[in-house]
Amino acid sequence: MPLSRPRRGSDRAAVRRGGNLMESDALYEQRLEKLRRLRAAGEPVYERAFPDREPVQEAIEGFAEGRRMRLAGRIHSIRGHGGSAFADLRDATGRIQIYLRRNLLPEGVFDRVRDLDIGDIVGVEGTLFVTKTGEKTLEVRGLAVLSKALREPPLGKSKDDRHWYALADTETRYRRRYLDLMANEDARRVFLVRSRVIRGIRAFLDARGFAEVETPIMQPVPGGAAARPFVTRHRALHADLYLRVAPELYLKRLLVGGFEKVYEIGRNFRNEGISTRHNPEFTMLELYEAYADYGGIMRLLEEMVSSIARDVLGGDSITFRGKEICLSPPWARLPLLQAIRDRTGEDLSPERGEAEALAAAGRLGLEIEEPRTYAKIVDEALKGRVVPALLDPVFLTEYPVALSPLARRSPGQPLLAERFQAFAGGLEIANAFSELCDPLDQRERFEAQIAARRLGDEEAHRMDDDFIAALEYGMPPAGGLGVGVDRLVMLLSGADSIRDVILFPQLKPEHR
RNA sequence: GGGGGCGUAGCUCAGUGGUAGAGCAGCUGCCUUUUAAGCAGUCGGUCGGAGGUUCGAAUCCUCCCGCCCUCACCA
Repeated sequence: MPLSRPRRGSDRAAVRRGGNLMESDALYEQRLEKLRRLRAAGEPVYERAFPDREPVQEAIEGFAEGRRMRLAGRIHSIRGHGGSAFADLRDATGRIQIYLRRNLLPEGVFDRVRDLDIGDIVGVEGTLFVTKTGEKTLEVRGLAVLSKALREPPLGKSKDDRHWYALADTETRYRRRYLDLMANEDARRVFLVRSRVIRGIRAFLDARGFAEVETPIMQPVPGGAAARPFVTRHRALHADLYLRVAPELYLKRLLVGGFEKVYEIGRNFRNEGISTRHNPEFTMLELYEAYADYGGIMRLLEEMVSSIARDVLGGDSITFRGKEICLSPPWARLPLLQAIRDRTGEDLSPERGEAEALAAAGRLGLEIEEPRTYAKIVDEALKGRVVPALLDPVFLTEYPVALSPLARRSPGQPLLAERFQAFAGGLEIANAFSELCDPLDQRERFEAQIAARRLGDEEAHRMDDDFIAALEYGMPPAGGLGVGVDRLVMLLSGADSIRDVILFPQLKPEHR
């Protein structure tokens, strides 16, 4: 609703619908009037491109007194001095000061400077010089007002690293990310880190012979993770389809087909709660390597993360939430049940049985929803008591099979699976296992999941007959990995919330 | 859903019972090397909403709305 134009009418009351998202009528009208004046003076606002401009960064780094340059960007501040004015111009590469002087501009052009506002987008041409206070500045000889900002952007003032009046309201920052990006240097930095991380993942895997593939986002049977799916309806097919909760079962079909190293980076969708670590749609890297196992995947992951950290941050040591974390390999390895024993003193080994686990859960004061299965108890103990303490990167290994319906059993320990999850900074960033390639065992695991579903576990897996059929044609042994890319970016950028690393995070629909 | 916090001018915020403030932004002047430009003047708020207590409410009480955090949920 606040996307509509502010109401006309009363010029004394700010339009309050939409709260701080709305400019007052008076400010809007003033800017409209300036637009009219600019157009009347022959300025074709909104109507032309500004080709052949150079990046602002080039003006700063390639500075030479008297160098002629064409620059374009948004005006972030303007300081008028009667017959002259200074303004700060910013483009994607940096900020530079421009100097506008009546007798240096073509006849009549300086009059348009008074109709410039913070937020306007201009193209300028002129020569570089240094002011008497030592600042590199463009002396403008030609000015083009390209776009007028009719609303005042929330650009604070700043000097050095101190800032005034910046946009702070979290709701506005998330709903109108463009304002956040305009106003907050740190927001821009985080999304650049994100871009580099994803590029780094691709470069790392491509260099190791992995093929990037794309598998269905709309799936007839959602699988590969325990999560509630979003449902949608395909009209022509007269069928329900599900937005994928994971690409896993399709990627494994590719192993059956003969691909040996594949990965996919893409969006998964889970119809579950939203928190600082969860967004309904999130980006996952999944990869599979035939003939490998979870040990090989551990080495791949620790190497990938530390090398990306070096590329993006220039080192593999990071400060996350005030703690120093070293990402250089090798990362610690710790069996899950031992980690739980270390933190809680309780032994949740599967052979001790569900009743014993339930008793332990009671002693630990864990609140567990029905059905209170062994798998859930272990999971609760892990998430509640162990994960938050895992700051330095660590692989927790050997998960109960009951928690891991797609993972291969450990040799000699049939109730445990060759699985690990990687944690750092208190965040779960990856999940991996030696993939189960035994179609008979897989069918039994699915049947156990279906039994759990019948008991009310809506997140349990469904039967996927076609996937079983694929396994029956023979899938090579393989190691598989899933990485929460958003969380990895959180870790590497120091973000406190997943919403700070997703450009347009899911929020409650705006209404009023 | 439980618990906590917040909501005052376009922005950032003061103001805890006496009738609404500052800086910045805006507007009007002056100012041709400023940079949180400066100087002078000026506009702007049903203090999230409704009800209540009170001689008097931004302030106290109740309910509601919105957002954030946290717990639960999310292998």
